[in-house]
Amino acid sequence: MPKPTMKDVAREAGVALGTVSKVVNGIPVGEEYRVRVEEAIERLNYRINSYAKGLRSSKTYLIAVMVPNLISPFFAKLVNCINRSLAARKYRMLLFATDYDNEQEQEYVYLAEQQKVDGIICLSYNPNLILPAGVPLVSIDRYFSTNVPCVSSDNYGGGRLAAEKLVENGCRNLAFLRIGSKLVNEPNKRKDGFVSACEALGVPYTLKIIDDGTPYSAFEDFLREHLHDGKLDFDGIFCVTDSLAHQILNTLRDMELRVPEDVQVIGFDGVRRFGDMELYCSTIVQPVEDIAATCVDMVTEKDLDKAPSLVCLPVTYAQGGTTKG
Amino acid sequence: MPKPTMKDVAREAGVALGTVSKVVNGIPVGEEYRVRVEEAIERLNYRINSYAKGLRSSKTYLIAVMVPNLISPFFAKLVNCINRSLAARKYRMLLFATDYDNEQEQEYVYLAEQQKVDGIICLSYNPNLILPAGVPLVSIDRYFSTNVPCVSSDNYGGGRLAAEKLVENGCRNLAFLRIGSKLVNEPNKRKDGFVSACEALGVPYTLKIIDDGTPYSAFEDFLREHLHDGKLDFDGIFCVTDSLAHQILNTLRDMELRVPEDVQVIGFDGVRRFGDMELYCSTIVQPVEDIAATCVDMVTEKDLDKAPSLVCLPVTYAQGGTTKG
DNA sequence: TGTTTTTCAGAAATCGTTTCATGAATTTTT
DNA sequence: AAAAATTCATGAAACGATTTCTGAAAAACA
Repeated sequence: MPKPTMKDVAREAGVALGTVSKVVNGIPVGEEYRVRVEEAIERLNYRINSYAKGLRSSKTYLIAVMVPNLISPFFAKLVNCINRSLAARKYRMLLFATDYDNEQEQEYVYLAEQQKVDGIICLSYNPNLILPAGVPLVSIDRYFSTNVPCVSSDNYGGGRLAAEKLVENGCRNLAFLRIGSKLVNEPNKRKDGFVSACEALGVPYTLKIIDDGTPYSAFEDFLREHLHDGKLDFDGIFCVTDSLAHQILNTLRDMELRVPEDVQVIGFDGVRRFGDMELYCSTIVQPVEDIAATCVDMVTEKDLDKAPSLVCLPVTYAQGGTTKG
Repeated sequence: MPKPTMKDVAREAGVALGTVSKVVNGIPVGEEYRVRVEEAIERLNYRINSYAKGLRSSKTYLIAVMVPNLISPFFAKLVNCINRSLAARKYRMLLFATDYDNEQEQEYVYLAEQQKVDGIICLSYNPNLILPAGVPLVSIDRYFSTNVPCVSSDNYGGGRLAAEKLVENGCRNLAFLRIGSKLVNEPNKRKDGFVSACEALGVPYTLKIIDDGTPYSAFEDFLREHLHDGKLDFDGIFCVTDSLAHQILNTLRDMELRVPEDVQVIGFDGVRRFGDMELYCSTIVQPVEDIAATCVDMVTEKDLDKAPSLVCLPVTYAQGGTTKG
């Protein structure tokens, strides 16, 4: 027996097609008609066909979400929050993990277009991404142009905050570590904020920024260069992500340096893996829920043209075991 | 200017509608016609409308994936791998995070049905889930019935392996810890395997299994009960997940017990957060890629009826810093 | 060259909805 | 009580593709 259609429901209920459509879509209809249709739907176990619906009315309640992967805790949490915000508005999520593959990512944009999604939320590092023509797009952490809204946390402020906290806790010589020298995106401003705070406070600092392809050992080498008689030149290190911070902490342990006594470390992201039990590395916490909610608000809103071209959401400091305060 | 349709392409190319359809779907057509259509598509920047296509031919190349959340590293990695396997077969993924909410999860099944997905991959703990009528479904870690294929890792074998490894490393009194006493799913067999190995080896063991709602502190209490003169009754602990293992490790540290000298700990899952740098807790590693690939293979295959009702994939032991070997 | 196949583009029907024009039934107005 | 206005279910047309059928042109055969 084939799946029942609206026509079947109409026949079963003894009403016209249009009436069934109205009931299904919550458009007011005479009481007795409504009841009859509802009963018929129940009896036939009818379920609307989204493809027919999507074809006729162009609203699909589908949003495409594109992120590099779900392995990174930050991306995973972000997608999790986006999903929750979308569900609250009755939207569904088409998820694409790009694996940092620009070509595939571009393909996904086309796919999203032909899938007739109502909007795209995209976290992309692709400098040459061709944006879709008729689909509203909100970007995370990456500024495209003035008419493409970008949502990110206050990376500049976060960089400042990290430097300020380190100095506040007694550090007098700071280092900033980052992978990915060529990326042009919002998280880059973490460095700018860090530098600006160091200069305002008159504290010396060193930047070590390596290319994407470079192996992690470049940081080890860097640290060893600055190690004299078992003492590191720096007493405070700001790592651009928690992930990097964790690796650095391992390296510092291997170098037999005590954290936070000899050197204090701050990371960035603040996504905890196993609940708060594991509050280990001090970090600048990104407001992931707010970022997700803001993206969803914007992308599902009618007039995206009037949206701001950049929204920066406030970050907070979370003390872990790697700083004195 | 509205989006171009196949009709527009046909007019532009000076051919009939059906011809365009054939070219788009790779059905052989006269050389010169094909070229003209391809050029017209390029010129108009035409993109096929999946909703019209999905309506007419019922294949949609959409698979719904349902997991509790993306916060848990295991789920996140699983979805990541599923996404990759799907992409390789030109399928798209509709993702639903259920948050362990049975009602919402049921709603998602209905949504998936009406979204006309070609299949569903589902990791559910809902004992009363009503399965969709006409949509193939593959379950992960949860056996529904003989005609619903279930894919999981070899949980029983993993439980055995954990016990065997602990004993091999000198443990003579083991404990098994788990949250979620009432769940009936494949991961429960971790306990069975553990028990069976203990008995085969003639090693005494204790099980501590607490309810879902119970606070974590129940485990702390349990451990303290078994602490006499700074010495724990157990010298080997098998935790049902890495997540639990990490919490237990924190507790053991608070109790001033040394790991692995005083007590050895093994977890389960083996999904690493920051690459292999953080290989901290010894664990039984689930073959996440294989689980994902198997699910995708099955759900996209034509005759799901002939599929096995249970597929168990082999696990491996990964030594971390919490065991002696 | 005349007849039979074969090939392949074009026309038309169809998928399951939404929406709009239509007109019957009801209510309001005078 | 008759005319005008309002309400609201009805049913056809449209959305943009696929697919079957049709028939003209080309190829094969005698």
